[in-house]
Amino acid sequence: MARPPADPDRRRERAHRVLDAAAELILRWGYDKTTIADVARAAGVAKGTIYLHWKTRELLFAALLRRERVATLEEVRRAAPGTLRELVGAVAAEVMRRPLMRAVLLADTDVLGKLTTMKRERPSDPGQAEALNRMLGALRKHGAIRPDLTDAEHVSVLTSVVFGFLTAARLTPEPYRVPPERLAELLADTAHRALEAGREPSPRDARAIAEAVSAYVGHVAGVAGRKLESALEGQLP
Amino acid sequence: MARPPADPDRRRERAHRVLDAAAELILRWGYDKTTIADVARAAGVAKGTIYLHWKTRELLFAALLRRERVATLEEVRRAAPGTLRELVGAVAAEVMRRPLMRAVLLADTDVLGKLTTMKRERPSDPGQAEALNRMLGALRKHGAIRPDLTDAEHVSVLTSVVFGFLTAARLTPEPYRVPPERLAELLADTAHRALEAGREPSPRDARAIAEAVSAYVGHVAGVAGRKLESALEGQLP
DNA sequence: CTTTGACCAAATAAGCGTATTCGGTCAAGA
DNA sequence: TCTTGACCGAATACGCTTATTTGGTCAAAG
Repeated sequence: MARPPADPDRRRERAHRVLDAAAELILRWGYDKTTIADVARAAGVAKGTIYLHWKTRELLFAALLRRERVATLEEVRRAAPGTLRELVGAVAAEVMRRPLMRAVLLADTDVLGKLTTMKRERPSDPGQAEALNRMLGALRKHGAIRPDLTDAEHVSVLTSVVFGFLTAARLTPEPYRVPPERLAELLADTAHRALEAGREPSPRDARAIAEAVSAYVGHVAGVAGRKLESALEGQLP
Repeated sequence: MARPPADPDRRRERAHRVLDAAAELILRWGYDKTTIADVARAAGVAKGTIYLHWKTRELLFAALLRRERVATLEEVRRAAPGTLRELVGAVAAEVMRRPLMRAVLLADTDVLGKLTTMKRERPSDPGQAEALNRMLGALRKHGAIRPDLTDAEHVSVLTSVVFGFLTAARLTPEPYRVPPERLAELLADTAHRALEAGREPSPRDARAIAEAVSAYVGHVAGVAGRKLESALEGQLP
């Protein structure tokens, strides 16, 4: 829209305040029952103000989800994972303490309501897949992951395991329940044992591996961050 | 009900024919939209005849699900798994080719409709948990599973992984898809690496382990089989 | 004795007009 | 220039009546 700014900083702060309100409301009532008026009231602005940031309700929530994604990825980046295990562990720990991120990953219709389908319809960025393949290639080359599995198999196992641990947290019968932090460790450990090669890599390989993981996280976080910037200005992708 | 039999064998055969029809219809239309009249027509009997077997619609479908469970477990028993890995592999392979069993395990509301909640409400037999604990205890004692994990952690990891692989089959992005049989292998392999101890057990231990696994499967299949018998006669548990 | 299908009450769906809510706009005011 | 909230049309929710379907029964037929 190229809305003429107030003070850019204050404008940005206000956008975040609105998103904070939206985040709380969507978790409490779900997308379908969260109205713009509600969000405006909770954020302490007028309804019209929200439309100065985003042209539609949908764009507002798109920005919210992108922000959540970026926050998650930034935390992961901060953890500076240097192996697949550490990467999975960092992602798991972060996602488990972020109900909104979890809702998105699990396509929780209670929270996402009609957004659920839209999200799924949107084809994931081919660049993301490419970055993933690049990391897998590097990990394979430097002996970090099992050579007897194809890329498709690695991805299948990884998504299955991650998805399973995230869902099963609420699904496991009572007496066997395990606290989320411990679950994150177990998830990382499972991914490690299922996918990583047994042998210790040489220091040289270890450095290359850490580099590949870091580059992957950096790339994904970078793309997400850039998308967030436009989303905060009301634009779509 | 203690319904006086026709010829018991023919009676039993007819019950199975009705369940066959019900199985096909519930998968095609879901529980909510599958009527007794439909089932009767598809099975080639009159509606009243169905009520000679089961007092209510719910009992009919309870019998159907029990039968599916028994069929699955019998196949697993036939595979004669002697390790945790083989057990998981057999279960996975069998469940993956049984859409109804999968729907039950995943609580698929499209298929199970209003049955979904009922199933979940029903507290699982404490005997089942006890049998599972018994097997875990034996596996632990004979060094088959990792001693650094608690029972709760073993169960959490196992359910997470199984659940994840079963769901993620339909969830993994297109280019990475892997055929179900291969997925079952990968699932077994993942459970193996995540939960089983690294060292080869002694022949003596291996025998005890196989015995524990076999006893577990035998117990579960046995209980399920007995429940099926009464379910086929229209009784509840 | 066994099986059937017409039959009934209860639940569910369909129709429909009304009331309310909500996303989005914009003239007025700060 | 930026913010607001009254305002509008569209969509959704609601209430209510009617029509259809469906689980379950049972007298009659086989």
